Amino acid sequence: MSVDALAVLAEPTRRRIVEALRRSDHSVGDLVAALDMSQPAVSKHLKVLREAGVVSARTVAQHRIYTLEPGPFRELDAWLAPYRTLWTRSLDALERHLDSKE
Amino acid sequence: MSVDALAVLAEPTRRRIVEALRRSDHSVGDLVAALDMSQPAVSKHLKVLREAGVVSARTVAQHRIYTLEPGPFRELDAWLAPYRTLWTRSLDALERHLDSKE
DNA sequence: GAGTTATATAACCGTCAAGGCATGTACGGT
DNA sequence: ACCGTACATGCCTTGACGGTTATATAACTC
Repeated sequence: MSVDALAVLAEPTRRRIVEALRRSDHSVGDLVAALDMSQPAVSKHLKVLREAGVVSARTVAQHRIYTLEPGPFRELDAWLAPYRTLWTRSLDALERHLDSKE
Repeated sequence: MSVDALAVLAEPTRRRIVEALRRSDHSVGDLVAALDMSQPAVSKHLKVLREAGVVSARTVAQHRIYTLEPGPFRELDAWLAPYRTLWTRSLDALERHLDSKE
């Protein structure tokens, strides 16, 4: 809901998780293997990400498959939008693109 | 230099500072007044922001005027770019825009 | 339903950073 | 040169958070 997507994504490990999920959905075990970390640590981060709405999980057998949710990224993009004027002048078209649904 | 712009900007107080600077340049005293915080706390945050390249300062008389620097916002935008595919499909033109120098 | 696999939660510890106060430093005015 | 203003820095305390181990829960297998 809030712009704390930023705070949540600031954590390096969580960023690694998110980058892994960007390529494809992963189970917790997959992530543990990919990150070379303890399973509880990963589960904990996933909980944080879940509660921030950054990811969601579906249960498949005894596995939980995690997926990225667009919402927070949208928010982050929206937050960042006003700052684009810092490095570009001809941003009108760009902003209109981002603000438009499609 | 690094994508820790994210980490730096995750801090709520620093975000408030940055949002203030987005509207116009501010002296330290201005920021202290705007944020209702102790001056040392503000100076400390400004140091973090400075070292991350998010802001720069120029000395005017006994005042130090802080300004936003575009670099980190650019980085953040670049980091965010791949995730745009989450909420939009026709992003080719956009990405090309962001990847191109100008 | 006993055992196994997959994940979540609990309890604990160490680190780190934000905030406060006190003090240092730089500049300007007189 | 002295004083006041504007800002930076040092030191300290405290709370939040990441990581680990141990344990609980859930679901599949036989």
